[in-house]
Amino acid sequence: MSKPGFTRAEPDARRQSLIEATTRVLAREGASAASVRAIALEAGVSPGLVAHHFGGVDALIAATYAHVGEQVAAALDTAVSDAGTDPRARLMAYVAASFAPPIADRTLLATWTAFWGLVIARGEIAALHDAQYARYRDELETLLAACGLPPAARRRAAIAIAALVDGLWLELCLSPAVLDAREAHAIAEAQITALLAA
Amino acid sequence: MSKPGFTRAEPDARRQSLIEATTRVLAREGASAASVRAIALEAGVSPGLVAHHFGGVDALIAATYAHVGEQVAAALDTAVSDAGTDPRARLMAYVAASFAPPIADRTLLATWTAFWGLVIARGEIAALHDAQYARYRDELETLLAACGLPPAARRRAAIAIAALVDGLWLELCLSPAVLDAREAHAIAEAQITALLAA
DNA sequence: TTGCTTGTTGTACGATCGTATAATAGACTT
DNA sequence: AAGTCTATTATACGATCGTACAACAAGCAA
Repeated sequence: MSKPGFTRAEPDARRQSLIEATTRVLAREGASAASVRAIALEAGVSPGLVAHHFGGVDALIAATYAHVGEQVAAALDTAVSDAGTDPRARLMAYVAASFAPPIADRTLLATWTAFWGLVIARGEIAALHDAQYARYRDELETLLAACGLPPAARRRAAIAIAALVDGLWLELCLSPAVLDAREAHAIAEAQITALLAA
Repeated sequence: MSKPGFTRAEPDARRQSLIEATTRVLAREGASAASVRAIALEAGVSPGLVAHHFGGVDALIAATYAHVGEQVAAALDTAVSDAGTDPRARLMAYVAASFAPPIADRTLLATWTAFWGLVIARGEIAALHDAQYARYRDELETLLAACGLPPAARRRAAIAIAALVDGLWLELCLSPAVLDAREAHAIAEAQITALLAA
């Protein structure tokens, strides 16, 4: 019996491992340091594996963005489910989760800024962002509909809430010393309450 | 009389030229392509000039961020001045300018995402962002005070408006096909009107 | 056990990166 | 007109980049 020099993994498992390594590198050293070699070293594999499984760095970052987006959506969905049946409580739980772990995290911001850079530089990547943004709005519109908002007002209300939450989340991640999670959450809650009352 | 091989410029003028070249490179090819050589080529000078005037790429990008921030602040101030004396009109002019040229521009987003990446990776750069954010909030708080908002409510209102406008501006730049400037402006105006009425 | 599939490694290649350095030459002073 | 200052160029260096490619070996089938 000899110790294997490396373990052979299922393609999906290995891809997942590389995606997670990418999030760690992005969070620790930023987008400019997210090279094939740095990611492979972080994942404990050979640099060649990135090309083998993803074909290139851009595709890996895009996959990382998609994966992190899935995690965020899942965390938000869980928060809504745990909130019970009251429509207003469900909406507020959705918003509250945006300012709590694991979403209020600089790690996520690193992934997002890296991806926004790609959206600007490579037009074909913009479709990924559009899809995530559409999902985000749909989720909010559904919650708003349950709160009794008329159909004609839902789109703009969803965009407004998404923008408010994203803007607060951005500043929360960039300078937590100026704006902490508690205050950001309170501001969002007050604004949304006012929006629903109108 | 012989044609000069190059023109000798005042340090400030040359720095300005390099900063403007940086914004063009960032807008056209993204943060990952903003190298010393690409910027120098865009500015029509030798690569060595970047080190001579800025010491490094990070400092040049930071200077670019500061300069673009100044331009944005100046454009907003001009809009407010042109709006006359009515406090409400001045606040709305401030917001409207955020969704009009030259602020609603992918070029700016490219600069911002590049800088956000630096904020995460290099802690010492975060101070620059904090300063710009503080100036942004101060400006808004002054406008809100003129609208009669009591001191205790100004900070949170300023943060809320800044977050809303930034979030809308972000989506406007990332996917203008989904959210155009007119709708973003209308959403912001409606939300702020509701906020002031409360 | 033998053979096959393919995930994985290690290396090599050319390109590009950031920075340092000495030489050059504008522009101004005297 | 001569001299000085320094912005600017051109080049060179080592490091790192993304990708390609052939060899290797882990795991499964027979």
